[in-house]
Amino acid sequence: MTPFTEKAKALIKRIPRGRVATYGQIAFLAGFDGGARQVAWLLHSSSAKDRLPWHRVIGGRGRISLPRGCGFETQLRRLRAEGVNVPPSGRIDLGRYLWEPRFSTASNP
DNA sequence: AATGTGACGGACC
DNA sequence: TGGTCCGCCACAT
Repeated sequence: MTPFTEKAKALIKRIPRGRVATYGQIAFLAGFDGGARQVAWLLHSSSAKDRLPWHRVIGGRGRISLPRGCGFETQLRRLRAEGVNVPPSGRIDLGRYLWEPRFSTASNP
């Protein structure tokens, strides 16, 4: 477990219901700009017991990155269940659903 | 040590 | 809007 991994997981857990974050965004917030692929790797290799809201993490173009038949449907269902509008094109409106983390002294030690 | 592989992302056309 | 190409970086072989 690297510090980056810990931070990234903590961040992902903070994504509110009905909002989404991108791999690159998580990497950036975790202090590793450009580490989008590592975020993807950690999600892919993390176990279910981590309880991460992985379905709220999408690609920087607002699209679900999972291949059809390999989790895509599950992620789509869960996002829609939270009120996220996913149009037929698959492009989620980031301007509307992208998570904007609030840094407060209370939640940001 | 060298090489292949992604749940990525930016640049281009 | 959508499709390629390419740089990226930790991991697995």
